[in-house]
Amino acid sequence: MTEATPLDRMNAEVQLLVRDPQCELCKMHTQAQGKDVCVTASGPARADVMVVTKSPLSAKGRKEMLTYLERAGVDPTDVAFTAAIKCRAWDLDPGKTDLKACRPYLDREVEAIGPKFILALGNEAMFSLVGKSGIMKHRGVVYERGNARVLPTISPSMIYRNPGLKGGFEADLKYFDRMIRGVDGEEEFAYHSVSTLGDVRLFIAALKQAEVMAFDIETNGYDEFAPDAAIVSLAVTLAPNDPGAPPSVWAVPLMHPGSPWRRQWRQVLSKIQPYFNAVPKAIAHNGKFDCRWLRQFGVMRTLTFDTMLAAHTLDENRPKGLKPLAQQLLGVKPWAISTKDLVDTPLGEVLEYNAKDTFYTLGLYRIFKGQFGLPANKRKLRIFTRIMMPCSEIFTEVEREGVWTDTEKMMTHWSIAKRELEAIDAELLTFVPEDKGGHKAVNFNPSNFARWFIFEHLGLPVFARGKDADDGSPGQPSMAEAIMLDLQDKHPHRALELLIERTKWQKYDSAFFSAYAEQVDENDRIHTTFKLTGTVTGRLSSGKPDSDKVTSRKQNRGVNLQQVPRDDFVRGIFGAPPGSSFVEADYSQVELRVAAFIARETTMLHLYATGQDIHTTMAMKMTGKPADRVTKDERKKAKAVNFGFLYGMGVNKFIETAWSNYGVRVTEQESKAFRDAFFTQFPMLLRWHARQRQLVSKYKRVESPLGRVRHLPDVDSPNQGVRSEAERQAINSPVQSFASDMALLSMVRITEEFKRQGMTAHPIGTVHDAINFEIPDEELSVALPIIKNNMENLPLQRMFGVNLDVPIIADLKVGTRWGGATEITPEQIYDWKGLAA
DNA sequence: GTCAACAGCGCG
DNA sequence: AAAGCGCGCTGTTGAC
Repeated sequence: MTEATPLDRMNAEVQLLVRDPQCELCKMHTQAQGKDVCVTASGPARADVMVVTKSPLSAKGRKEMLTYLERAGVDPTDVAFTAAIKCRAWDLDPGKTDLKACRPYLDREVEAIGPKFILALGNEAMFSLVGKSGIMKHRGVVYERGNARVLPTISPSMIYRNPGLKGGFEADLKYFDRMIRGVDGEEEFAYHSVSTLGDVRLFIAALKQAEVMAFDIETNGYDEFAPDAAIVSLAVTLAPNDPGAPPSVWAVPLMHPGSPWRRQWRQVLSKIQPYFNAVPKAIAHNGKFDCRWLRQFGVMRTLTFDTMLAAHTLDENRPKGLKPLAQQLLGVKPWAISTKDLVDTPLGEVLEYNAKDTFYTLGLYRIFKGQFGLPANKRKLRIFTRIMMPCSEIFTEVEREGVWTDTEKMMTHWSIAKRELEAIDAELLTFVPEDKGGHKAVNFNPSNFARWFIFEHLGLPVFARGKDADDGSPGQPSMAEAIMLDLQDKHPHRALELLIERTKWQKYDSAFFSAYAEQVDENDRIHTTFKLTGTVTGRLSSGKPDSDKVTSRKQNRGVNLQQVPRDDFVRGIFGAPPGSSFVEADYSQVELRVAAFIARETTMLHLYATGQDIHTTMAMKMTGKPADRVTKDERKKAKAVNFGFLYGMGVNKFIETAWSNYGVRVTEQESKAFRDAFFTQFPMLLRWHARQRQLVSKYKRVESPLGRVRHLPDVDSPNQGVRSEAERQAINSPVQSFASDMALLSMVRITEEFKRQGMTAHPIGTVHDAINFEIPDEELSVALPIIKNNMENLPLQRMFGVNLDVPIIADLKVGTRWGGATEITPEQIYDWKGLAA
């Protein structure tokens, strides 16, 4: 032994058998030299346990991993290490081609070492070992590989990026240890199956006593409005009133082929209902889904605590599923159901699965309740109880109600879109030669054919390419609209013009009209799903129905009401049915106002205090024109300047966005001038940027004025680019969070007020800083002032201790259709006489 | 046929 | 060295 390099500790036997120091199979070898080429396994010659990583670990990395394993109970002397990629080359990112190139080495190593248990760390190791991709989905699921069992988990380096994952990682290792020791078999899980009338009586008696319950239902799909929609089973875990006693777990078979109640499931449900509804505290994981279904079948349960919303409020980066959370926080063995279709799964399995869900939900509830009790989490608790939980109730109804759609208009506009598309395609076809350039089919969507057509057949120059391929070859010529516009500008061609025009109609046809037409129900309503945990800033996301049951894209299309084109042609198909009005209430420039408040930007605060328009002010600076001569277009450009530079946009990026978003050519000098103008106008913003950078470097997190937290561990990244990204996020997050919470809170308060007054007016959704309502015409005179008042005068001081000293303005539009609504003046709002007046 | 990754584009 | 932020959906492609 001369020197102790990692190479020296390579398994000599395996090395001799497997290693090719001249290997050039993957791209990684180009940056590896000598002993870093084709690094084979290290550790004992034969071992029962093997750890596979993406790249060969250093001695330090192996030691760290052994510590993790030892902590989980694994004997560290029986562990061999190897990697999916054999060469050490830090700057190159291996792709699937590289992984495959290295796979034969890995196969031979596994054969030689003969492990019975393999821990696959990260997506790459998992891919090479079991051919699966998507580590967050497959982690914790055991795969057989010859004589070995493979447990994939996340790579420890992911924990560095996202500390919220640490718990799950450690739980996986503990489970790995149980696997090795052969004690990972089924544990007894006791629950009462409510299968006889006597059971029903016992269950009701238990419900009557209960103070706290966790519940969950299993359904036969994601769409409660489907004609065959049914609840397959209902489970409840009742917390004992005596704290020392174990919870009691109940599962009621409903519409399952094996259920004794399969023909009377609705009667059984309605018999249980009054007692189920009377339990004071009801906990569920993503209970919005369960409540929607229960309401569809007549059970009006309200939630008091949602563990998914709690998890997200406490840590926005954490996985939100019940299973990963239970694994991480309760250390439970993964539980799953064998098939996708619950009615094809034996009843016993369904009930046990359903029962476990509620049992672990109660476990999570106890943990989160404890965490919310900590003084450090006091502000998060307020967000949770005052915004998140009320929103869950509101969106339960919003999703059930849906948005009314003018189906006639929708069908007309859809056929117009299809006709436009056909006409464009027909003309484009005249430019295509007989042989189609050797391509099988003509396809004017961004495709290999379209690229051949533009760049080879028409011979137009390539201005930009997509990302380089895995093997380092240059990416495909870009067909992005901005590039096409640029091309059309310099090399005008009728075909190019048509292709550019086509993009819009293609999108309208496929992404919008066809999806809407498919989703609209017999009452002319489209139901969508709002995810309350869909973003890291607290904004909502909207789209597909949430379901872990239907994964196929075709069967699970969704309508995203937050990306409806701002174009009457599309937006105008949504609205209110006859007799009601569509009201859009928009927070005016709320992010800028909030940024001015947070940054204490005195000029900006003053502009708002005196009722001036910042975008127009910036347009005046940019054009040198007086306010009354600034055009709409110039104001729009100024808006881009304001938002871009506010959040740290650079000079080059501005040139790009000015062109691609606004069709304006800006020189580098002009861009610099705009940026300078912006920060000269609002000098405090730069100091605020600096402050946020300092804060995030110190605490690895930032907080919004209301207390929503964004964790940004990436500020410590060794990569400058990643670090800067985290810093920009630290600047943007508190602003976006605050603005979004204001919209949500105002929606909560407006809805409460509507309810207090016994009105039927209700929200139909939010679009980040706007709330849309459907309001019966006779309620407008009462509803409009409620909306405006609540949005502009939120009791932030009383509820959150925040004195927001910048004027907040809500603009209201009233009409029958979303696109065509008319903006109304405050005078009209407070003295409503109808639109005609 | 399914899956995952990517590009492109819709919204705030 | 280079740098707005936050999302979801569709189509294409290549791998299995």
